[in-house]
Amino acid sequence: MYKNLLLDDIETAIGKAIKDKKLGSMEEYTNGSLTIEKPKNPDFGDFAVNVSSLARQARIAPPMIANAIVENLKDKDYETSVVGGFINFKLSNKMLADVIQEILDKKENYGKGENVAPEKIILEYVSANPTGPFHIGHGRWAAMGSALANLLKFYGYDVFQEFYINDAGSQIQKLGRSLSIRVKQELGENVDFPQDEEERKNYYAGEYLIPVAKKFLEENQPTEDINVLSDYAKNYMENVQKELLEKFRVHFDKFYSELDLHKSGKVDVCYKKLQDSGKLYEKDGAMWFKSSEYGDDQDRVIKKADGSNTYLTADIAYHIDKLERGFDKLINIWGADHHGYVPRVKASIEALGYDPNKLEVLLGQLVNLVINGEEVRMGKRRNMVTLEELIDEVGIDATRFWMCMRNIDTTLDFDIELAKTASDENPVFYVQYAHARVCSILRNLVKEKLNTETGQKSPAPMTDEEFKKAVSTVDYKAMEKAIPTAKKLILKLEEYKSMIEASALNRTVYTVCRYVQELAGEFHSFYNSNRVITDDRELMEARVAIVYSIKTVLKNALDILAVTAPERM
RNA sequence: GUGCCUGUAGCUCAGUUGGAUAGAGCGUUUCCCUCCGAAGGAAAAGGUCGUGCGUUCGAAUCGCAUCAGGCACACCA
Repeated sequence: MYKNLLLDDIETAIGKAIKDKKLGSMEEYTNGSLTIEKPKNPDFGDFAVNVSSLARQARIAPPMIANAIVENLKDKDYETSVVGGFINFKLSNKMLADVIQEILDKKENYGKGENVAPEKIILEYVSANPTGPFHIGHGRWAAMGSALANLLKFYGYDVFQEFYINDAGSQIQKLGRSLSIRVKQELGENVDFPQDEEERKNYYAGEYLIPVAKKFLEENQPTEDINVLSDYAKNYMENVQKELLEKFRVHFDKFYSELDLHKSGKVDVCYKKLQDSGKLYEKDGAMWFKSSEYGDDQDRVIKKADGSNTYLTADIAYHIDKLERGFDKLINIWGADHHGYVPRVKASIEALGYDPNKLEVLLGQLVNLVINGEEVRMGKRRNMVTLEELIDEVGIDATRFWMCMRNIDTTLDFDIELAKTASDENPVFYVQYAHARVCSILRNLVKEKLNTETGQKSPAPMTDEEFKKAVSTVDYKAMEKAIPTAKKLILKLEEYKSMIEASALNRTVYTVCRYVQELAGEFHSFYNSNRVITDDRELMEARVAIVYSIKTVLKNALDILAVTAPERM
């Protein structure tokens, strides 16, 4: 990408300038201390670098530094100008045409990272209890997680997606007890959940277990055995969750059961390792882990006084297991309510001799549901909108896009009414419309035209062969004609590469959403003031190549978000 | 009380890691279809970057303090 090319040129020029003693008292330059940016005012140029930060070392004025560097730029294909401490770059038409040629060549691979270190990443997200349907918050992790996985894969990493099923522990018993009540109700018994609020907390009183009870009785004899009931409910809910994830275009490579982890003995092994590390001690009849030695605010219980393990113990074992499976990076998406949990897991990783920096936890703020501009409290009891209800209401595309379009550390306001509207208030439709519009142009291009008034037919502007040629080989001379009106558009297409890189490295999915909106905006603007299909043959060919490139990039980006790119709407 | 996140235009949010005149979208106002999809475009108005100190050539960005909102502080999972 041109950012890197320019930076390389600048850095070698600085090296030369230092050698020639043109940079005052500056003796060495550390690569990476300058960044290429886009000027706020496009009149300055297409790219710029600010060298003012070198003034302290060089002890000369920024403009002198800039000029000294520019003098050492050689064999360049672009124009430069110096304003204050800025060096501005203006790309040549050839460089711009090269962008289009590159897209036509690489197609769906355009924007992939180059020379990416082949990291093996395990991405864990959603990881819900199998005790009920997903709520709207799970939808955010599902959409962001799967989009992030797509993004990291596209960039060039080896990504493994995993869902940790919290199917062990007391909440499963609670689920079984709750199903037991629903089953009895189905059998006509006059029973109900406790009215007392404290006692009620030992049950899942939601109505979603009613159909489960019905199904259970269709397939089984009535039973009082809580273990049988909890197993049944657990499997049922797991299947419900898995089906919904598939429907939502979220594909896990593995569902990792906490119960299996216990059964495998890995938790016990892990406990022993912790003991061997000398970081456990006994207090009040329980075994504690000295996590405070590794930056946690206090020590944590690993084995309770009753001899059972805590949730943390299993989770430590789980993370160690991930490391032992050979992953270089462990990325977890957790709700912000788990933020206090990060230091203790990192502490355990370090205590057991692994690099805690391999664990990267992305903490996500929660989702606010907004209906008609009013915030709807996601109360524990009523009004809990499930993810499935939301998807059915607003559609998969809109749900996915809205869940991904905000930075993970701001709480997301999900406005159902807005997400449903098919108008310019809704960014999803805005972007999809751009894609459909491009497709429409390309369709008209190779179709004979019918004049609705006279009934006369005129031949298609391009034959299929001509079209194929136009979207495979850029005619550089023709492109000269198209560039003056399409420059911003081409620069935006070029930006795709650096956007992908930045998004992948920063693990930010929302930047992809932003990009796609910006590109759609540039296209709509271009469309309104320029015609693609014209009598000027050369201009048409060049514009077809550009418009086709837009379609390609839009599609690529939407694929990452797993949002469809419709040809018609 | 302690820790984490957030505070930027009427609303929802960006701000390329400290740089040029702080930017988008929605909403408001005014324009643009004889012509490839008007589900679109062009333009205008709209700002004490929560507040106050500090760091330096330079701060929305870094530090301290402070105010406001959210979340978390289990031998639950």
